[in-house]
Amino acid sequence: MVVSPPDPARRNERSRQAILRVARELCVEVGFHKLSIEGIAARAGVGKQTIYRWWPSKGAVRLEALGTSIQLPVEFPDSGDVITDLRAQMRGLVGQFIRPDFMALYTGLIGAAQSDAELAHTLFEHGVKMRSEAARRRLERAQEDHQLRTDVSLDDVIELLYGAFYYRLLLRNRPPAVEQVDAVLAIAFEGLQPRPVARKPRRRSRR
Amino acid sequence: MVVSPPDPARRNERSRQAILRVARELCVEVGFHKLSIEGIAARAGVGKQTIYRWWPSKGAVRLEALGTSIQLPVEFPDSGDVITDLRAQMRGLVGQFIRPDFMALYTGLIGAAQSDAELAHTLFEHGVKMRSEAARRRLERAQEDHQLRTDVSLDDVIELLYGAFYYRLLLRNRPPAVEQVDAVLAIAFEGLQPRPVARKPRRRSRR
Amino acid sequence: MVVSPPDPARRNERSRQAILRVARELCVEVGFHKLSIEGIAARAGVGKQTIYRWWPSKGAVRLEALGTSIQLPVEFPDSGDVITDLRAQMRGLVGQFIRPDFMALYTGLIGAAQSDAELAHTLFEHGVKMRSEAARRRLERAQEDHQLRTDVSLDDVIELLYGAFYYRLLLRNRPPAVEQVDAVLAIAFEGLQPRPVARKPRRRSRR
Amino acid sequence: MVVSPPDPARRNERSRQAILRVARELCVEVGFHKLSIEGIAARAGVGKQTIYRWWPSKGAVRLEALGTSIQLPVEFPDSGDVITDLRAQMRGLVGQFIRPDFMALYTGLIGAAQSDAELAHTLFEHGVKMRSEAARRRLERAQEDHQLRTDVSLDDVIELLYGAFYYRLLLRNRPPAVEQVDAVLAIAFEGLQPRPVARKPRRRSRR
DNA sequence: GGGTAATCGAGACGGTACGTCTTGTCTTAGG
DNA sequence: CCTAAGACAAGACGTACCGTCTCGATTACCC
Repeated sequence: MVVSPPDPARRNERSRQAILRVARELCVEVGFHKLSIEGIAARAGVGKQTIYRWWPSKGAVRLEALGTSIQLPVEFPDSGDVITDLRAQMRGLVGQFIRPDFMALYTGLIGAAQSDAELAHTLFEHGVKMRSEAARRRLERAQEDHQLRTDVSLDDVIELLYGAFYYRLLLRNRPPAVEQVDAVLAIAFEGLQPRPVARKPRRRSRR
Repeated sequence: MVVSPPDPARRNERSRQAILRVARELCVEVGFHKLSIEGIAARAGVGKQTIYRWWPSKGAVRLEALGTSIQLPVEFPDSGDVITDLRAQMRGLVGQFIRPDFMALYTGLIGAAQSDAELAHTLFEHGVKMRSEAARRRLERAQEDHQLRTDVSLDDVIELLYGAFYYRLLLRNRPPAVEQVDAVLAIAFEGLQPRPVARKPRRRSRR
Repeated sequence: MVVSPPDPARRNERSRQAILRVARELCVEVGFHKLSIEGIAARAGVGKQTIYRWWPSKGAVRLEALGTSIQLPVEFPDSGDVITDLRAQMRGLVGQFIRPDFMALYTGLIGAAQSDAELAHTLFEHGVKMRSEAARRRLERAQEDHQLRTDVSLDDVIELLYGAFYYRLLLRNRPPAVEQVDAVLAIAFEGLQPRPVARKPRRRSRR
Repeated sequence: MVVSPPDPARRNERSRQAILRVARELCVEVGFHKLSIEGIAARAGVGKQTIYRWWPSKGAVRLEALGTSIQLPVEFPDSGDVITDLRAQMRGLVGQFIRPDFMALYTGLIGAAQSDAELAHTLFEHGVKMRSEAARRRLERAQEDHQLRTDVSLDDVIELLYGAFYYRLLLRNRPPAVEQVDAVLAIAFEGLQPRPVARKPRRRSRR
C-alpha cells in the first residue's frame, strides 16, 4: 500500500493562510502551550484533516505560523569594524528578544522544541542557522582583517557571544537587555584578564 | 471557606519516594513530555489523589522528581588559579550535560518551564542559582587575587561563560562537549582580539 | 485473629444522633442517590470510621437514618367493619406516600434496595412486614366475622390491596392518591364481574 | 452559543451495537449496579466520549441496552373470555419476572429509575405503557361484552391487577409465581366478600 | 483516682469511576 | 480528489467517594 503524498498544486491557499493567521492570533490570546489543532481548525473554519495533511506535527504548524511573524535581523552590516557591526546586529536581536509578544512566542517555541526533535531541527534550520551563518561570514572577514584571533573556532565564538542572551531568555534569571550587548562584547573582545598591571598570583593557604 | 492545606507530618514517605522514583524512571522510558500523572500513579501503586494532594501541578511533580536526580556540581574548587577552577567546575557541568538521560530530563524541564512561570522560577531557584552564586563567589575571589578584571559585572561574566553550553544544549545545533570548556575559557580570558601582532584595520570599500 | 465487635455500651450517642440527623437533612437537600458517607461525616463533624464502625453498609445508614423519619401507620383500627378499617389504614398510608419528602425518601430506599439484598431485607423487615402482619391479623378477624372469603390466601389479598399503591409509587405512571383507596376497595371487595344483570358472553369471531 | 446535537446519520452502528451488547453482558456478569461507562467502553473497544455523545446519562445507556433484551409480552389474546385472556397474558408476564436474569435486570432498572426521573419516564413509556394500554383495550372490550363492571376506572383495575406482581418483585417478600395469577384473578373478579352465605356482621363493642 | 483500652475526630491512603478534553485517524457529503 | 465537518478510539485530565488505615486526643471503665 503506497500512500501518495498530497499534491501541493492542489493546496488551498485560502485555508493555509487562515490556519497560519489563526495560529498566530490564538498564540497571543491563549498562550503558546495551549495552542491546539482543534482550536485552530475551529476558528479558521477548516477541517482538522487539512492541517494534518499539510503539516507533519503540531510543532510544525506553530513553527510556520510563528515563523511568519518572527522577523529577526539576519544580515550583518559591514562597517569595517567587527565590533561595531556585531554591536549593531546584537542590539537588533536583543531588541526583538525584549518585545513581550516576541519573547512569549520565541521561548514557547524553543520550549516545545525540547520535546520535539523535528521541531527543534526546523527551528534551528529556519530560525537560528541563517543568523549564525551570517555571523560566521562576518567573523571570517574580521579574521581576514586581523580584527579577530585566528586560533579560535568561529562556531565556539558565536555560541559564546549569543549564548549569553539565550541564557537570560530561557533561564529567566533576568530578561535580556540592550546593555548586555556592550558588556558581552567588552568581555569577549578584551578578555577577562586584568588589563594593564602585572598580575601576581596570590599565595593560597587553604583549609 | 478556608481550605486547610494537608498536614506534612501525616505524609506517607514511602509513597512520596515511590512517586519520585517512578517519575524519574518513566521520564527516561517514555520521554519527558509524555510523563503523565496517571502513569506515575499506576506504576507507583499510588492513588492519583495522593499526587494532587502534595504537588500543585504536574510541573511541580516533575521538577521535584527530577530535582532529586539532577546532581550538578555546585561548589567550586579553589586551587588559587581561577581558570583552573572554572575549568574543573565547567567540565563537571558539561560532563553531566552530555549524559543522555540527564540531557533528556534537563532540557525537558527547561522546555516545560517556558510555558510555566512557576516551574521556571523554581527551576532557576533550585537548579541554577546555587551554581551561579558559587561561581560568583569564586570570581569575586579571583578579582581580589587580581586574576580577573574588576571593571566587569560578574553576572554578565557568568552568563557569558555558561551561556555557550546552554546555547548548544537548548538550540541543539550540536551537543555540548567537554572540549568546549577549554575553548570558552580561552576566548573569555584572553579575549578575541588578535594577540601579538599590531593590527592594521583593512580599508573597506564595499557597499 | 479474632476481631472483637465494637462494644455498644461505649458508643457515642451524640455522634449517632448527629449522623442520622445529617443523613436526613442531606437526603432532602441533595437527593437520596447523592447521599455519601463522606458528606455525612463532614457535615456531622464525625470521622468516617465512626460510621463504618457501627453500620455495615451505606444502605444501612440510610435505612436507619430514614427509618427514624418514616412513620407509617402500623396498627389497624377495629371498628367491626373490615372495609371501614382498611379504608382508614390505607388512607393513612397513602397520605404518607403523597408527601413529597416521604415519597422521595421511600422510593429512594426501595430503589437502592433493588441492588442491595441486605438493604432489601432490612427494609422489608422493618418497613413493610409490621404493617402487612397487622393487616393480616385484621383480615383474619374479618374472616372470623364472615366479612371476608375464607378460600383466599391472605398474603395474596394483602399483595393485591397494597400492590396498587406501590405500582403507582414506583412505576410513576401517576402518583398515588387518596381516592385510589376507595377504588381499590370497591374493586377488591365487590369483584370485577358485572353486578346485577345476567351476563351473556358475546360470540367472538375475531382472529 | 448553540451546541448542535450530533447528527444521527453519522452514527457508527458498529459501535452502537457493541456498546449495547457489552452492557447486556456486563450486567449479567457483574450486576446491574456495578455497570460502569468505563467498563462498557473498555470491553466494547469504544471511546467513552462515544457513549456520552449519544446517551444523556448512564441510566439511558442501561435502559436501551436492556430494553433490547427485555421482551415482555405485549399483545393480548382474545378468546372471547376476558379472564382466560388475562390469565394467559399475566402468566406470560410472570413467566418473565421469575427468570433470574430478567428479574435482576428489570428490578435493577426500576431501582435506578427511583433516583433518575428521566430514566423513570423512559422506562415507563417504553416498558410498561404498551402493556397497560393493551390491557386497557382488552378490558374495554370486556366491558362491551358485559364481562366486566362498567362502573370502575380501568386504570385502577390495571394497577390493581398488576400491582400485586410488582409488589412481590420489588418488595421481595417472596418472588412472583405463576400461581399468583390465578389467585389475583379469583380475588379481583369474584370479589373478597363471602360468596354464598348471607353475612352477618359481628357486633363489635369496641370504641 | 489512675491506668488502660476502646472510641472519637480527622484525614491520608490505594482505588474506581466519573464526565471532560485533546490527539490523530477515519468517514461522510459536497463541490 | 480535496475540502469542511465531525465521529471515532484512545487515553490523560482533575474530582468525588469508596472503604481501610493510621494518628493523637478524649472518654469511660476497671482496678
